[in-house]
Amino acid sequence: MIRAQGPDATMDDIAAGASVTKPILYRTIGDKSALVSALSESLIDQIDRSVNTASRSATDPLGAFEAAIRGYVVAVDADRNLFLFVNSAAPGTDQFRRLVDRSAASMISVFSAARKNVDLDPDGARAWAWAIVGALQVVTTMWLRDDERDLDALVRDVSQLLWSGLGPTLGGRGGASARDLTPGA
Amino acid sequence: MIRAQGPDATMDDIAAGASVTKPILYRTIGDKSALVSALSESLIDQIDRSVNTASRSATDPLGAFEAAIRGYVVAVDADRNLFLFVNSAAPGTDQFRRLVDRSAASMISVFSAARKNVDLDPDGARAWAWAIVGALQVVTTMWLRDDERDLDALVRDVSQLLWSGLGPTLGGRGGASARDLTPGA
DNA sequence: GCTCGCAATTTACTTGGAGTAGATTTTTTT
DNA sequence: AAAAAAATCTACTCCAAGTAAATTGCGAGC
Repeated sequence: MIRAQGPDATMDDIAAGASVTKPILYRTIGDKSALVSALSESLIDQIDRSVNTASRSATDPLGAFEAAIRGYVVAVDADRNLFLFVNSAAPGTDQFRRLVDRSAASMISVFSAARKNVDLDPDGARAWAWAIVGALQVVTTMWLRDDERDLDALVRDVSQLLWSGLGPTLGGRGGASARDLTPGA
Repeated sequence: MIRAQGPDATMDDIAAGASVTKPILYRTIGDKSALVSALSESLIDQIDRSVNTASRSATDPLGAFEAAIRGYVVAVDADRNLFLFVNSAAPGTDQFRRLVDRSAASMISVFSAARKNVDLDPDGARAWAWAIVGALQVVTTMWLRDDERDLDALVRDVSQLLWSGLGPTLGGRGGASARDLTPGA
């Protein structure tokens, strides 16, 4: 029902869509944040599957990474209303924190292990995972609203940023300096 | 008033805080989203100043970049209630889009120019800026809630990710493969 | 110096969505 | 077949955003 109705679906709508009255809906699922929580798990599973399937076919690490990013975007795009509904929590709320934690969980273990291999503090994996969750969330949200720029270009650009960083572009002699960076809120 | 009361400040609270009644508040500022919009501009200015001041003292590009990231986090930390209030828009709303656009604006021109210098399509600058806005927003939000882990570690980790990317860590032989990545929503 | 009319302000309302209590129906048990 | 127990539905409360209508205060005319 949410898939049809979009992120503005109200609890009455959802109850009606399920041919059920509100108290029953509430007895079944708890409250709205529990519903969002449950749906976010399901969406994350879906994304995981898409990501894993996509990256499995690649041969080199970078290719796999790019495929993973593409898998994420494709999965979200295929279920955009669910994505928007699940992302209806504002940053700063508990619900947001839980969502980010859940999304980051599997990345954290990967990064943690990888960082150990190159003698980096494994604790930094949390920040990395958060950053990537945020980057993907915002990029995808903005892209969805801009209604369908080129998906391939998006995937390429984001992959490049996350894989190689800004250094190769900004660090080069003669280029713009990082001092001009003015990231906002 | 918002600074004291936090992101849950209601319009009644704000009006009361300003020793004014609600209709006056509304006649003055329009509506809540206009208030958020105005405050976001002011916060972004504040962050810009902090970022620029910080990065100006660095000598090499990477140092400047790290200083910029630190400037961002420090500015947000110094005004965390305003940050949370301004970030009370859920992803997917128009308000969120405007905020991201505003935050990304100054980065886009820098990246666009830098990308031209290294023969990359300048259009990709938008995606890069979005990604960085998202990464910083989420990282900082999560960090604020976790109440004061080590700021230096956070800045180091995030800078490294955005500057050098995951490649050096994940790409190395014997390390974990990107195929294990399962980013969530 | 008083009153009438206009402008600013304030109180008290409407709206809309989340969540729930109490009336009602249905089912089960004796 | 009747009464009790369980499920369901109607109709409510609550809270925050936003607004309309009542009120107060203030300046111009007599």
